[in-house]
Amino acid sequence: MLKSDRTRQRILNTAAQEFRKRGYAGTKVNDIAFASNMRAASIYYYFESKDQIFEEVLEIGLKLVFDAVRKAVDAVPASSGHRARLQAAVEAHLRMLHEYGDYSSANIRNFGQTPEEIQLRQMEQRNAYGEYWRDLLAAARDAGALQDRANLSLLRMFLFGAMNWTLEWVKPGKMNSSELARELCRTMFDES
Amino acid sequence: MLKSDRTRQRILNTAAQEFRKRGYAGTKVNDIAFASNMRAASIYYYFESKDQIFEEVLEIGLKLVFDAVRKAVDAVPASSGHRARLQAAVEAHLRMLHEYGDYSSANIRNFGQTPEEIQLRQMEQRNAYGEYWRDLLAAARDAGALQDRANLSLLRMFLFGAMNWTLEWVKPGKMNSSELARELCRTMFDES
DNA sequence: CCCTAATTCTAATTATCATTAGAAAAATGC
DNA sequence: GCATTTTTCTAATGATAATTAGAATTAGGG
Repeated sequence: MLKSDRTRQRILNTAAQEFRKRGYAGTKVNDIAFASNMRAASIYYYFESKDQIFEEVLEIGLKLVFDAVRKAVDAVPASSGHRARLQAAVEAHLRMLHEYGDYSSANIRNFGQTPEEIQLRQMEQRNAYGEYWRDLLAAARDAGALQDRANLSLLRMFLFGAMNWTLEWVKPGKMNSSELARELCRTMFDES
Repeated sequence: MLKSDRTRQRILNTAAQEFRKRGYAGTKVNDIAFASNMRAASIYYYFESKDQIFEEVLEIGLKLVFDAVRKAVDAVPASSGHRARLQAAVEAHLRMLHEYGDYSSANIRNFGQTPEEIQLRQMEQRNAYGEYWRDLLAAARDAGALQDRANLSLLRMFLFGAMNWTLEWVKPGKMNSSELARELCRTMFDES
């Protein structure tokens, strides 16, 4: 029962890579197959359709990040304060974004071009992640760790943009997520 | 000689819309045609290929923004200082991004999934735009308008990310570019 | 109105693609 | 080794797409 799971995972990995590089419609089942060392028909032993693969890649792309961020935040000692929690969250988000760059990028790049039906199913997770950050930032502000700002949700959107955009310019392997996180937090959170 | 130009423009507009919504490979010449009130074959009276349309859309998407930003910066009175120049640039970038959202978004969303040949031709403009901002920021820092930062090019990338990401969350028509620009500049440039 | 050039259309053509059917071949347990 | 299950393959099938050829239509100037 293990070989099968590993093959399935291998297909997902190469699929994520292809979706990142070529987009939803530009990725051919045949490409995924050959990059996974098999023929197109064999893919259908593991997945019902190209859409199913795509949706699973999207899902993984978000879940990996969300889980890691939650875990990183929970690992910050309570004594460290909200500013440290924020920075841990940013660091984890960035780290996962690049450690699983094909999944995250497949998600971020293609979400807006996904068939609506799939988009709707993904929305639940997306919103949950957004709310997680909203709460994180609100808690920080309420604790005085952020200078009072007119609009916290703007800050959150700017932050998402800055973080997600790193996928488009940071060279693969050149990622130093903690340094990047430190600098980004300094830019966006400190007005001392 | 005018009808023809207007039709060509109409095709480009609908093409930008389709490319934004469905991506490079997901956009069918037939879709562009019907959304432009014609049959697919007629498109080829105006363009040599789907690729040519796509490339032109990308080009327009960048040029509109670049030109507007340059113009906006040039219009800032010299007496206003570098901080005002920066904010004018941000405001113009955001304004064009949303005023011509289909073109900008087609560019930003699909660039990473564009055939390499096209990507390479676009790189020249892209790099020029990047350098324009690099100079703008460097001048501001040298003039003391930005607190000395470890890394100006990080700041620039964070800024691009925050600005470009607005295309993914600002509701169409709900854009208030000057307010958004003010808030973004406050977040990223002020450490007073 | 007529001639010419500009514009758009219908009908191929040729390729590519997702998916299925069903046969081969590997692996597993006995 | 053999029987069974799992995995992969070859070979269709049926759709859909980009592009072309060439005919039909439209528009403007005389």
